[in-house]
Amino acid sequence: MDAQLGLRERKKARTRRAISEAAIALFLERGYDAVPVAEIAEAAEVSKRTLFAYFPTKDDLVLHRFADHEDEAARVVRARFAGETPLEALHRHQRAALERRDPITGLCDVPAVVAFHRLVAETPTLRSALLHYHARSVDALTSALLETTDGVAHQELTARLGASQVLTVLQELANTNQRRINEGRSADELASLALAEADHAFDLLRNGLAPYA
Amino acid sequence: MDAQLGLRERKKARTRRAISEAAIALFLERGYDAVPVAEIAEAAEVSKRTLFAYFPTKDDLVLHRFADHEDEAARVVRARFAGETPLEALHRHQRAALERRDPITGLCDVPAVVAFHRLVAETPTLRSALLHYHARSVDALTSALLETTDGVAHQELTARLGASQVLTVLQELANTNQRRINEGRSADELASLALAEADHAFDLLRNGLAPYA
DNA sequence: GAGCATAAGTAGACCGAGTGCAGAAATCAA
DNA sequence: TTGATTTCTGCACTCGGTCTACTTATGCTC
Repeated sequence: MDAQLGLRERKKARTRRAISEAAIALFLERGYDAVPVAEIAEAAEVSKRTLFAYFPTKDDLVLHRFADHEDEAARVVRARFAGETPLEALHRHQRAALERRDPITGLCDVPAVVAFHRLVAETPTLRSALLHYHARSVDALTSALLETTDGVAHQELTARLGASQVLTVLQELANTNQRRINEGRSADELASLALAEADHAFDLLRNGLAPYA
Repeated sequence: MDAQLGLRERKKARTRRAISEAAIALFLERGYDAVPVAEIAEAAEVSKRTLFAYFPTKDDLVLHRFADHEDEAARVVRARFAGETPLEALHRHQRAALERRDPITGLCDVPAVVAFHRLVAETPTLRSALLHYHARSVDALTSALLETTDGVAHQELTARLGASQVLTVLQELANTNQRRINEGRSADELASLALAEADHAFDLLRNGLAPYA
């Protein structure tokens, strides 16, 4: 697939990777705030100006990895089986992600992934920049949900609320898993708990917040 | 109440207000990004260093106004009537806030409030900084909810999920109201719609996301 | 009310993120 | 090879935010 692209495109891709990897290596080593972008540029052998041509902000040097998942939930809803409800599809997808220890679920103890997640979790700047991606996911899922209903009362509001709630829940589940992994537990030993929690969370979404109602 | 405080305290309060008001006036006039903090300091007749002694970041010059509401939901739950569930209390409180056109509901057409909200809504920096307050609210509400249950399965997770969902919903309701106000509608003409939407949203929280389940 | 400890404020240099610009270097198409 | 076009670079600049050393104001005590 690389061979299809011109030299220019291949070089760009290589430069981009070089910058990102230099950045993350340095961040993991010394902490996000302790590494100036100038040093990253130097390590990647580009000018600071070029670095910012590839990544609009320092945050993005780390967070661009989350960009791929931005519309994942929306895609899941759109690609659901016939007769399957949006929540069922999202639930199924989340269970499958947990089973395969997908990093996005937080249930992944591969050292590189753990270190990366810890970097994000421990850096306030990154944590709050991540919320930006969350907001975009909500927008995407909102439109996917809108396509599934028709003639429901308060349709747009309902879609937005549903989208926010689902994504908030997925986020919290991931946080919970990650926290436990950070405490040193293994993904395998946590798996059944994580699955039970996911089931519980989707049950709350489906049937309401019974414990507080 | 002012007289109770020493001169020093009164002066501090006055300086704080002077800075905040200078900032917001300038922001409303020219836009958040177009006004450097140095200019605000000058307008408030303090040094830049002093400005940052009162407000830790430029964001806070605007957003400190939201700080009071940070634990509002948690307080409502703790102060609920005997026999009232947390969701009932929050619902009642939200309805009351709408009735009194509380700015926090977004259903408020007082020009100064509208302008202020528009400033926040139109400034990406402020919007994302606001999420920080949201996260703190979630923490506060989570502990309030934890106090209300005992022996529920996945208790902590449930509390966190409930808190996130409730606050997300309140946020979206406010956004919706504010958007309509920004389009020029009056609070009074929107009130019954806003109340119906609030009822609908709390119904979803109580009974689950029926349209997508 | 004089004097002193302490809190608050100031000026100015400094750091790092991010931008604007004008020109150099590389790539592509012919 | 040439010429158009993209990409990269160096450098100066702005702005948010911090550091240091110093001055000024407040409040308390005798």
